[in-house]
Amino acid sequence: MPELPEVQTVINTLMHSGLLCQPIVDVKVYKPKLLKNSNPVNFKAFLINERINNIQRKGKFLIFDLSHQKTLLVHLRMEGKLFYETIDSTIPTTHLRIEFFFKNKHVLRYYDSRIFGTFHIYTNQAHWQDQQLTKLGLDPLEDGFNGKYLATKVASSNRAIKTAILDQTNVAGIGNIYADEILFLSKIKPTRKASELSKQDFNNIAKFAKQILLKAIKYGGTTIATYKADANHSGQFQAKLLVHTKKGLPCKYCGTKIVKIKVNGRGTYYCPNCQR
DNA sequence: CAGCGTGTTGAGGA
DNA sequence: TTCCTCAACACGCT
Repeated sequence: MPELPEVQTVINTLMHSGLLCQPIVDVKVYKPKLLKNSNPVNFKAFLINERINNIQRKGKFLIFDLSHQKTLLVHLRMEGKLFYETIDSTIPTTHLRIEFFFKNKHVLRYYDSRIFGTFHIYTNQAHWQDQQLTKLGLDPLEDGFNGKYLATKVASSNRAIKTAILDQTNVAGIGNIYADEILFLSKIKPTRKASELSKQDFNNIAKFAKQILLKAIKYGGTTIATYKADANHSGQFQAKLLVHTKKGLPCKYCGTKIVKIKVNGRGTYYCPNCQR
């Protein structure tokens, strides 16, 4: 369920795993469809003997900085997962899509039941010129993300505020779960037109976006953290959700039943009393 | 069996 | 231009 906090959790986990600076000695691609600007042959040739020196994030994208000015850009989409494991660990091969083998007998495994993830490769830092990244709005944790920024992006839009903050060209990193949580804390009904919101509303959205995303990162995201131990689901943040998935349950603040509607085709939960 | 879904793109149309 | 809906991606789950 990778939104910004889950992607950051993946990065935090990998950065502390011992994978950094290990030479890649082999790559096996079981689902070539995942490779969007290469094929298994040149993808492998591109990666062999390179090292992952750093991992950055932009919105929900993972940016692997390799040696020789090369870059691997990964998007996990709905179901993508990355685990760094010992090479002889006995693991279920269901949904195993790509393996990166390292010199130290470890392997980075990519799992993706739906095969929606994307892998792009670049030389000479060319990824920064790719529209995928250039079109992204500010990420809520970046400098300059505040109510004023949000207002310049969406205050003239007649779209529902939820749709506006899910649009990655306005705000990078927010997904369906956190959009509901942010609007609940901001006391704004998800269907309100962005153009109807006040300066204070935008300030609140920006404030709570930062607050909730940081908190979710602290708790290791919603599903990633326990996956290794469990292969099941339910990360630590799952327990902290206030409205998302809470249909029919009482609002934590006023007791009114949470309702579920569709906004722009996405399941949307809100409190009809608190959120106006 | 039908419907849904944590993400995103692209087509087609108003 | 803007924004909406629908389909597609491919599969597990209810």
